[in-house]
This record gives sequence, structure tokens and C-alpha cells, in this order.
Amino acid sequence: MGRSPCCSKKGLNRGAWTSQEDKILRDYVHLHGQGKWRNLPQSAGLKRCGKSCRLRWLNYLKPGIKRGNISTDEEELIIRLHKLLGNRWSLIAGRLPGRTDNEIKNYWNTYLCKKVQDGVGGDSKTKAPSSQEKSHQPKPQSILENNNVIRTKASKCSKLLLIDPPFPCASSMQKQSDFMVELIKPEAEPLLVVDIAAANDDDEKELSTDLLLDFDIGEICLSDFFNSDFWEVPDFNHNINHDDQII
DNA sequence: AAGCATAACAACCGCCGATCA
DNA sequence: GTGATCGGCGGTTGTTATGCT
Repeated sequence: MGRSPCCSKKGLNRGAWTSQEDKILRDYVHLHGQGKWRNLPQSAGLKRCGKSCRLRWLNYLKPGIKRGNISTDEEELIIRLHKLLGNRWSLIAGRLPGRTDNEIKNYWNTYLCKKVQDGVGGDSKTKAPSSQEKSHQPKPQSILENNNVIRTKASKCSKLLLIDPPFPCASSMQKQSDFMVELIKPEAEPLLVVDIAAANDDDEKELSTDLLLDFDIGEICLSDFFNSDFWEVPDFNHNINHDDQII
């Protein structure tokens, strides 16, 4: 159907934002709130595309944004979530307070991806590790080549359904009930299916699913799960045997 | 010291779903 | 029901910083 471009590119600034542009945008959003990105540049007097304004605000100007110094805890969580969710950066970012999807995506593409692929502490050649990178602990095992992740391409999936995972630690689950998720109706239609049992490597299967181990759930809505405070869960590292299906 | 290679990060592009007229 | 608009997302590209030869 051919949609119009989000804005005319004529006469618009591109590239890095100046501090003055940042100030204008920040002041405008503080005054008028977010939204109406398309009209914002004109209203605020910015020579920028609305999308560009939105990105700048969400990734850098929005209060509470953390920059850099991704901790090992965060890093581990990113790896786990990526294992589970694939490249759904916004979902992953949603579980990392103060982090943006763009930052996590960049961090993954430039560092974690290699680290995960190498399986042992990442890129050994090239430059010396930064102070931040020096804190990265080598991973005991490779989680590369695990294809259990849910891969999507710009297809939004707001609901993920876990079906009948025979978690052996089910009895401990009731304790976690305060962040337990709502049961989904049986007739609900799963949107994505991941057959973890199809994986060849048991270790990989473990890594794929250990995020979920503390849940005594027959069927849960995973998006609700992620909306819960599982961030607080202290330990994901249980050993289990399982032929799990995440749906 | 200079030039090249690579990493890191900011920003852009195009597609998609939701919403509304 | 249809098409336009908007916001959001993930992939990709461009630029800068840093390290290596």
C-alpha cells in the first residue's frame, strides 16, 4: 500500500546529536510528555526526524537510563534471556532496569555474541579487555549453536505459553507463588512453539531452560512471567532432567 | 609515528502491528 | 472493510576510539 516516509528528510539534521538538540528535546518532553513523535520536531523546533527524536529520548535522555558498566549479573541475565527469547531486545531490556534495547543489542553484537560463541571468555585476540571486560568471567561451557531460542523477525509475540514442563523441583514452586503468573486458558492459542526436547545437547537444554526451573507451572503465560519480579530470583542454577516444551 | 584493523557505540532504515477515520 | 498514520522493534550501517604492526 505504500506508506509515506515518516518525515521528509530535506533539511533535517542527521548523525550525532548535539547537546543543544538534546536540551531542546529534553525540555520539550518534560513540558509536553512523550508521544506525537512525528509532530514533535516541528513543535519543538528540532530539525530531526520524529523517529530520531524518539530514539534519542528513549535511549539516552529518558530519566533513569544507565550507561555502560554492565555488571556480570546483568550480563549473565542477558545471556539467559537471549537464550530463551532470541533477539527480542525490547523484552530483554524490559528485565534490565535502566537498560535500553539498543544498548543491550549493541552489547550483544559486539561482545556477548563472541563470548557466547567462544564459550570461554570471548575474543582472545584483538585489543586488551577494557576494565569492564576484565570483570567478565569465562563461561564454563559453550552455549553456542543452541537453536532453542525463539527466533522472530519483527513479529511481535506478546504471549508465550509454557506447556506442562515436568519440572522436578515442582514442590518448591509454591514458595514462588507471589510472582507466579496467571494461568492461561486452555483454549488459548500458543503463538510460538519451541521444542527444546529437539535439542541434541543436554547441556544446552539445561541452559535453555534453567531460567524457568523454579516454577511449578502447568501452563503459564511467559509474558506475565517476565512482567513479574523474577529479577529477584536469586539462583537459576539448578540441575534438572527434562524434556521440556516451551510454547 | 603512521597506517591499518578491529571494537564499540550511536543512529538510521525498513518492516510490522495497532489504531483510527 | 480499507487504507493511512503512528509508535515500536530489530537489523544494519556509519563514525569514532582504541589497539596492533
